[in-house]
Amino acid sequence: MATEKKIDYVILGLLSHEDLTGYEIKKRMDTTLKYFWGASYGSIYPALGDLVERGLATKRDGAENGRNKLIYSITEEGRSCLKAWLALPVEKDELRYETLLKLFFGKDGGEEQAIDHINAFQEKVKMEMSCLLEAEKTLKSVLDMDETHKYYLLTVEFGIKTYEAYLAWCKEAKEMLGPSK
Amino acid sequence: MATEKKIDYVILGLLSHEDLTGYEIKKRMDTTLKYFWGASYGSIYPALGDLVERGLATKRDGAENGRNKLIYSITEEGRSCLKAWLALPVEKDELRYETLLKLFFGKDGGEEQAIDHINAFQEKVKMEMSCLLEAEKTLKSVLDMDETHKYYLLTVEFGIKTYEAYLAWCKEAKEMLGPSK
DNA sequence: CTTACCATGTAAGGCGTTACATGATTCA
DNA sequence: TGAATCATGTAACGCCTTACATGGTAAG
Repeated sequence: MATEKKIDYVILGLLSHEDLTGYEIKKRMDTTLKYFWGASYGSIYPALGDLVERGLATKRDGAENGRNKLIYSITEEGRSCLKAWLALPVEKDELRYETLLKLFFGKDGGEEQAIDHINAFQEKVKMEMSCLLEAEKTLKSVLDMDETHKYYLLTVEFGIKTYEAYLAWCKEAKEMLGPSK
Repeated sequence: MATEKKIDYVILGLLSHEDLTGYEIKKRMDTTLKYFWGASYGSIYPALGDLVERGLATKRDGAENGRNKLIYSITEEGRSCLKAWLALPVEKDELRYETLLKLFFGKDGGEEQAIDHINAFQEKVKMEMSCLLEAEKTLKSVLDMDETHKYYLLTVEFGIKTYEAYLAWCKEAKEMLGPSK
């Protein structure tokens, strides 16, 4: 029960829903989880190895027609480990927005530059928003099929609500900066 | 013009507004900047040393009645370095919310636990919200005294808007989880 | 007198990204 | 046949946090 890193729990969490390969885990990270957690191969594969070594997951060969494939499953110990972590209070919620940093020091760059940064931010948010809206529609339509969907939807709703706030802020912020334009 | 780390620019940004000691920089990080950027002494002091070495800042002795004090100032090269960075597009805006992670895997912990996490999140947000509201009032009252205040206010407004969204989400999320209670 | 705050810094170690290395298959 | 995708992994390196080490001053 040593202090596992977050990445371990993320993987355990994913494996608690379905068996996955390292590659598939990475895909989940890049799509579903990317809004609030990220990870690279360089942290996923070593973590998987550790998990197996500690008996929290098992690895089996799942090669299909010559294609290399290692499928990981969660063990009972893995499940209790995950459950124990879920019961612990949250340690840290962290936001690191370079956009806000550049805006905070924005006077040194001038109004136009600040507006450029806001516009870029707005575009990115709009783009991701449409993905979230997609996900919301899908999840709502299959909500009763699996209990996990409710929890996924919760996080999607979080994203939608905050992105709406971001978009409203973008508009206001630009008005505050360039009242003449 | 090597690739400086973000911490360098944060310090440069702070120094562009006023001369500061390492200790004071850390305080700024823990109060004003903590909403979107954090740093510890272990990164601040070495960074200050580097900045001086590269001619982007200068260090002078500012000891007061026997109290140790090293005051840092930004140089002209430091200012251009900061400006150049401000002009560059934002590389990454990153959010790492353990709360969302625990919620995403929330089914394994059960509804009550999920609600507990949301409540804890809500409390934290409420607390920080009142600080932001304070800051907003103050900044608005001194808005015309310094051009930088407008930019500070921009980031505060960002915080207020997103925290409002968070709070609205907390309410909705709890309704979604415990419709019977 | 003791707690809190002012003040500076280092060392060890953890964590994770980036880049590299390799190779098969599917699709256009 | 070439590009994209599937698939697994390692090594180097960078960055940062935690904990430690030290010492003065102000306030209660």
